[in-house]
Amino acid sequence: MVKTAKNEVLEPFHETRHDHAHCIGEALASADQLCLDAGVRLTPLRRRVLEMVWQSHEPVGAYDLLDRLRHERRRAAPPTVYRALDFLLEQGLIHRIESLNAYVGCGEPHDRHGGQFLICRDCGSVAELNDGDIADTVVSKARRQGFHVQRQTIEILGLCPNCGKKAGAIHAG
Amino acid sequence: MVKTAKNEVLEPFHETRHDHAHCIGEALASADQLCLDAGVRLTPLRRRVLEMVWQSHEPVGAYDLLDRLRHERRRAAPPTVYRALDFLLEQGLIHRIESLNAYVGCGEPHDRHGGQFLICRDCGSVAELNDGDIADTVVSKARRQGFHVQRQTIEILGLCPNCGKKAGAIHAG
DNA sequence: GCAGCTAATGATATAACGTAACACTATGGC
DNA sequence: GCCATAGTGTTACGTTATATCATTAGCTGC
Repeated sequence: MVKTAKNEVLEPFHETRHDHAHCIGEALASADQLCLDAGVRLTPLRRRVLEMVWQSHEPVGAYDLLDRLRHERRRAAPPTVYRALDFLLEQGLIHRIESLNAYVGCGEPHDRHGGQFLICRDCGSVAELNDGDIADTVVSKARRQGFHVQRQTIEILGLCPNCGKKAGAIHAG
Repeated sequence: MVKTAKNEVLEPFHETRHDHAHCIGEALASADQLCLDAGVRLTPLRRRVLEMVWQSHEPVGAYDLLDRLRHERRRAAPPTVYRALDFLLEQGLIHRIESLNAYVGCGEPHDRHGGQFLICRDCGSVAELNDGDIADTVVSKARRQGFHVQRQTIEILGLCPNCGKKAGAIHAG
């Protein structure tokens, strides 16, 4: 991840630099409110893990989180992280990327949704698509097979706008 | 898996009993031809692993395959299975179900496609959807975000026709 | 046939990911 | 303060996957 002096971050799916601290702040504030409404406890540990997941728009592995967590909480062990992740998943605050065994913050935790992810093969960043047409098409086509959809996992691998341009430039050059 | 005297198998997505030996036979014949055309070697080991994957329409884990393989090949180890699986994946003869860490035979190995899977939460069986409309919608929606799609992984969890009926009956009863 | 090359497999070890089970601590209601 | 429950600590283990080097099989040209 490329950082500037002001903690701005180059994020492919944001097309331009953006103040990533703002993403983190929003996500945490949103999480505070959501948990308050739901009557569940976003404890310091859980909140810290959520913050760590949000450190970038790239999916992060559970053991990466564990390593970072140990810097500030020596007693952390795998269950420490996995329990926090399970909680965050249940509350819809993060998503799990199945094809990467990794986790990303959810940009729209207010409406529950299965995941639709665009994953850049080059830079590793991930953006949520959350397109209703796709979800509806899936449900409708599945129903034709007599199948009742409960959850959709859609993970699209390819090149994000920035990396696509780079690849194009290489081709052109 | 429920088997009858004639090796017929009850498969939800096939709605009725079907002669599963026929599925296996077709898959293997198809694989032989495909590998011949591609100029790659479907060795006895690889062919046997493919056959084992096709033993049912349920996804099977690598270590399950390993256990079975050891009955007839004592020296089998994890790499034995994983290398065979990698080969079969490359040739498009099987798919990996990311959300289950498991593998299923590909019903249409002739045309390369990302996976679209209907996974029954109840009985564990899997069917391929391979719907062009879904794939096209995904590509088109992704493109609007400036994203270039290379591979799609779509895994739909829910109830297959048979298990859906059962669940309905319970509700009704 | 066999020398020499490459693909495939054997064999060992270890990495990466995830969970079970039980003990202890914190929080909130009475 | 007492209790019940939720949350975290702690240890151990299970599952999934890969790295590495040694050996064997199959193919090519002679």
